[in-house]
Amino acid sequence: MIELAILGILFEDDLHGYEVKKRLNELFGCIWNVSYGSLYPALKKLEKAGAVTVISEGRDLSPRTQIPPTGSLGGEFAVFKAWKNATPFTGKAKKVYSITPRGKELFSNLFGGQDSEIDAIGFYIRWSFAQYCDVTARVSLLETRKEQLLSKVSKAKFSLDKISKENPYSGETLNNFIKTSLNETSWIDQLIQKEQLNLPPNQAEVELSHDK
Amino acid sequence: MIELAILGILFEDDLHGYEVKKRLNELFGCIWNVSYGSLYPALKKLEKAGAVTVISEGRDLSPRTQIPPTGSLGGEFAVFKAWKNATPFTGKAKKVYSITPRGKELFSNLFGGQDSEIDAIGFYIRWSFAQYCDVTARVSLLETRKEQLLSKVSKAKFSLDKISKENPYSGETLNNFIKTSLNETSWIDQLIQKEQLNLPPNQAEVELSHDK
DNA sequence: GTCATCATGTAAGCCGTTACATGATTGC
DNA sequence: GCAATCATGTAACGGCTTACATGATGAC
Repeated sequence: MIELAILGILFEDDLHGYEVKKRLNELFGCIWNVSYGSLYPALKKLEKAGAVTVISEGRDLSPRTQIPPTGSLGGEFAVFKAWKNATPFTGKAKKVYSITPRGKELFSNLFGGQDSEIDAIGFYIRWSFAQYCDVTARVSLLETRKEQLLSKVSKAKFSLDKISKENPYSGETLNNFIKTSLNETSWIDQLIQKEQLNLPPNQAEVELSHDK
Repeated sequence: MIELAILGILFEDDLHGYEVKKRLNELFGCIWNVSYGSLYPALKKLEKAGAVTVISEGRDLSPRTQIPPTGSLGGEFAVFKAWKNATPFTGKAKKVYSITPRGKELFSNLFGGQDSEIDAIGFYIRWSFAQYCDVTARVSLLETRKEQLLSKVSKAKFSLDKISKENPYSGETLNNFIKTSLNETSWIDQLIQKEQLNLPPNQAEVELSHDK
C-alpha cells in the first residue's frame, strides 16, 4: 500500500522522503497516515528493487550539479560522484528520489492489485492516482471494487436475516452499512460511465451519450 | 477489538470458541473477519483476566453436571472436577465460555475506547453491541464518532484546496469521501436524537418531540 | 471405516506503529 | 548560540493472518 502511494506521489515530482510523507499526509490525511517507520524502509526497498533512484544526496548541491538542458544523466552522476568524494560525509543527508520506468511498471502492477486486497482505503489511494494508468486499468479497478461492495452488501443482508429481531442495534448498523455501500456503488457506476466515454467506440457509448 | 467483540457476543449466549467465531463472522462478515489465530489467544487472555469463565469442558457432560436450580457454583465445580479426574483427558475438548461480571465491566471500558482508536470498523462493532451499555455511553460513543468524522471532513477540505487542479482523480476521491462522511454524520445525528428520548428530561427533549 | 466438519490450539511471519537516536538547517 | 523544524534512519513491539498440527464427532 505504502509503496503504491510513494510511487504515485513520485509521478508528480521528485521528492525526498520527508516531503513524500508530508505530501501523502496532506493528500490522504483524512483517511490514512504514513509514519517514518514505514516510509523509509519502503523507500529503501523500492530503491533496491530499482523502482526509484536517488537523484541527489547531500546538503549543498551547487547549480553545477543540475542537469544541463542537453546533458546526459551519466554526466550528472559523475559530477555528483566527484562532489560526494570531495566532501567527506558524516551524517544525515537529503536524498531526493525519482521514479524509474521500472517503478512505473511496478506502480501498474500494484494498482491492479493481483491479490485483490483492495479495501476501502486501498481503493481511495488507487483512485487518487488513477490518472497515472490507462483507461482499461481504471475501469477494471472500478469493476473490482463494485463487485466487492455488492458482495459485502449481500453478506450484510444475509446477516440481517439472522439477527435483527433480538438486537436492534446490530440491525441498524447493518442497514446503514448496506445503504452506505450502495451509495458508493452508484458513485462507482457514475465513474465507470465517465471512463467509458474514453474507451474505443466498440463499447456501449451510443446509449450513454444520448442518455446524458 | 476482538476482545470487545467476544465479550459482546457472550452477552447473548454462552458459547465455545468455534461458535464465537462463527457468530462473529455471521454478524460482521461484511466488514470484518475473525481468524482462529487471534480468537483463541484472545479467549485465553480474557480467561486469565477473569472476564470469562469456562463453564463446561469436554465432549460428554452428563446431566448431573448441570447446575441444580438451587445449586451452588462451588458444588458444580466439584462435580466437574471429579468427572475430569475420572475421565483421563487426551486431546481437544469443547470449552464453553461465559461472561463474568468483571467481563461486563471490561466490556464497558473497551466500549468507551479511552484511547480513541475508534475507526469505522470499531464503531460498527461497538454500535452493534450498544444495547449492552447504558444510554450515556451510547450517546458518548456517537458524539465521539461524529467529531471524528467532522474532523476528517475538514482535513479533506483542506486537502482539496491543495490538489484539485492538477489531479482530477484525487479531487473526485476527496469529494466522495466528504459526501460519504457527511451522510454518516447525519445518520449519527438521527441516532443521537433517538437516544436522547431515553435520557432524563433535563435534556433538550421538548424541542425534539415536537420537531418530530 | 472413512470423510467432512467440528473444535482447539501454536508458530512463523508480515506489516505497521511508537519511540528512540542522530544530525542539518534556518530564523531569531 | 539556541530553539524549532527539517531530515533520515533503527529497534522494539503489537496485533493479526496464514499455515500448520492435532484430535473429536457424526453421517453414510
